[in-house]
Amino acid sequence: MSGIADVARQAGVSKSTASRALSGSGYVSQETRDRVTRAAEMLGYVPSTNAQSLSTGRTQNIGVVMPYVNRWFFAEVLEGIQAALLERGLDLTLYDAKPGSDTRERIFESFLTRKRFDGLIAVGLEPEENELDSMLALGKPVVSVVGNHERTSVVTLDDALTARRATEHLIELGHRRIAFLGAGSRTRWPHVESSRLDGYMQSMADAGLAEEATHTESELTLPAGYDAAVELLSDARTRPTAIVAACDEVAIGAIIAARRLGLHVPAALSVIGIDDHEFAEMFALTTFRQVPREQGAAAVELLMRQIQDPTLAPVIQRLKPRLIVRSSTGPLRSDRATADATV
Amino acid sequence: MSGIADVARQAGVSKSTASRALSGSGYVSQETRDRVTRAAEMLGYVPSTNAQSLSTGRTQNIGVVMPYVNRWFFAEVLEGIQAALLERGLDLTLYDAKPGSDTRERIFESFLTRKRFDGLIAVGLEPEENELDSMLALGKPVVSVVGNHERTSVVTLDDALTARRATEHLIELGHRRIAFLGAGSRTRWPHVESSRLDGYMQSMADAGLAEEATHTESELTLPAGYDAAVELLSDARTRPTAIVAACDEVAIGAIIAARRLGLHVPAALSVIGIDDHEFAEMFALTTFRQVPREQGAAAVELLMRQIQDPTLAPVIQRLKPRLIVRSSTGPLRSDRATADATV
DNA sequence: ACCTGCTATGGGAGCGCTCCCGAATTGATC
DNA sequence: GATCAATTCGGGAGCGCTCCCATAGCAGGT
Repeated sequence: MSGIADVARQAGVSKSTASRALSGSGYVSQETRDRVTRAAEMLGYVPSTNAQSLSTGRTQNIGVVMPYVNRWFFAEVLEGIQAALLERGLDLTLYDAKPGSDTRERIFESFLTRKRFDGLIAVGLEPEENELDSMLALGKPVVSVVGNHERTSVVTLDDALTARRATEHLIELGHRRIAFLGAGSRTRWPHVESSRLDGYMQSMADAGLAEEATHTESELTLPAGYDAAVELLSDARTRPTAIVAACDEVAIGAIIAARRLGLHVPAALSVIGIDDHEFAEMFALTTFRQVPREQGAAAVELLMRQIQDPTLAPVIQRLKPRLIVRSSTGPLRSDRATADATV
Repeated sequence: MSGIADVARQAGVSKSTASRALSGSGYVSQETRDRVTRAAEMLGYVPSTNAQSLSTGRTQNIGVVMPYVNRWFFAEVLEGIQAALLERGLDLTLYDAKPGSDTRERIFESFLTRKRFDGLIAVGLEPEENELDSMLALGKPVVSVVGNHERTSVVTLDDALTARRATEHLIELGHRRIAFLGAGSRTRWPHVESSRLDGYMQSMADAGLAEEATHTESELTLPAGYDAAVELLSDARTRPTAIVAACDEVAIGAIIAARRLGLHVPAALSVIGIDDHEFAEMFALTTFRQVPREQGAAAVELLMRQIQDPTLAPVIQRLKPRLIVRSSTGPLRSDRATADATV
């Protein structure tokens, strides 16, 4: 393994000059620069990032903390972040901080304090107050994806607005008995969930449907949505004609449940989601599209700015979703069509 | 930020002694050790991993290269790896190497050569020959999860065996027209796919059903499985009575397709998968369970051993799957029950 | 009394880089 | 011809740690 000293010797210059030539900063004549570059290439020189970091205090590495990676939203955000970082030549260190786990505590107490990164991106973390404190105490820029606090920069979907629009879409189609699926005090995303539930509630109230408003708890996964929907839909008398799902996975679970109960979608039941999940098309799900990949990229962009100028004030990017109309929603029908159940 | 020199001063010892006390190696009296520990605690001392790495050559960091993170198998393996690393106090830097992408090339050409890790885990990479070369050229231990080469240690499901068992399960139930869903020359997992297809083929041949063997191409995703199954099942005359799916996502796609076509599962069509995906239970899918999370942990274990003793010969861990019988498979029926299609 | 071997500690080189600073050269300006 | 700014380069300190080596005290054996 050759170091910069070897490169310098090979090029017939000093270490300092070699360093300057390679980093592109400071005065170096074009000719020497070329000579150094060639020497480096010849020797297959790869700078030691460790030595660089030690000397400069910059790690060229970004930390990403998230509670899950095996869920669509998180995985997509992660890929977005990764792509944006690779483009900039930066490494990505992942910290998987499952809520309530003992490792989560260790991550905040010990892993993060090592500060092996120039900045941190927290994705859907919903950090406790003390967790947020310890992140900020690191003295490194922090950007959140999803979140409602004002202490870091945030890029997030406008949850309340989205849920409002989703509800309005159903109201415009003539529905009145519109249920919300996926709110829960037990869920892991208190902020997102409550905002979406709020949006739904508000729209219902605005339309004079406050009385009709109802919500059923469900974790934000497909199987949970399925189970919750089965329960919600099983009683034909109280059954809603439309469902606002907290996210697409829940919505798809509801569609599958409806099919199994013999309820035609959208004739007997309209379902709208939020996400535009990779399965949405397959289930013809009408939904509001958010693109987590872009959110990841935006977070990186924000973080870069903040690393460059740490005095920058926190920024909040509240993204507007776009309605994707497919065929899981339709006008209210009086006859409430039902087909035979396909067990 | 206080360094080890501060700790040493505070404890009234030399840097060397402080270092020894903290690292636990070398001769230090219990009393001094305590004193140093207390001093460190008091000052909130956090060692600079950079300085440590520079000095020792060890990074306390593991690199993970994978082509996707937004797929069940990969995400699960990643979580398994992460958990195992956190337990050992090691960091994880992620490299997302999408096949065919230009960033993939950059990862191998430039990111990996920085060697910011003590070892590498390649998950389902299916590396090109030159990619494998450049990974091995780093001089760091490499462990693969999924793969068929002998140049690194590997932990992988016994694909051929699993597919054979799956096929045999259906044969034992009396099926003869058994189709394989999910093989494809265009897919990204040539090794896995071909092994599973081979296993299927072999079982069919062993049972004298070589003539009946047929396979339909499908990428290894739920929507792709759905599309492929729709095509495969639409012609009632050529339709198989059972399907061996290359993985659970494809299997579930097939089940959904069957339902929509009005084919009762398992009365009219048996479907068996491989994975035990998180959705498998919800679709009552009979499948062979593999636990990617454990594979990740096993890979870490293997890697640790190899880091400790780099002369160790590559090890191949071929995992046996366990059959999980649910109700997507059943005995062949002569009447080929069909229900009405639920559109 | 002396040597050996173990324990306990400190001194200081070295890991590979960056970057401050000073020296040297050039060229332009007065 | 002197002054000054702009450029080009090398020397070397320093980033924060580990670890080799030297030193020294203190058994215990001969």
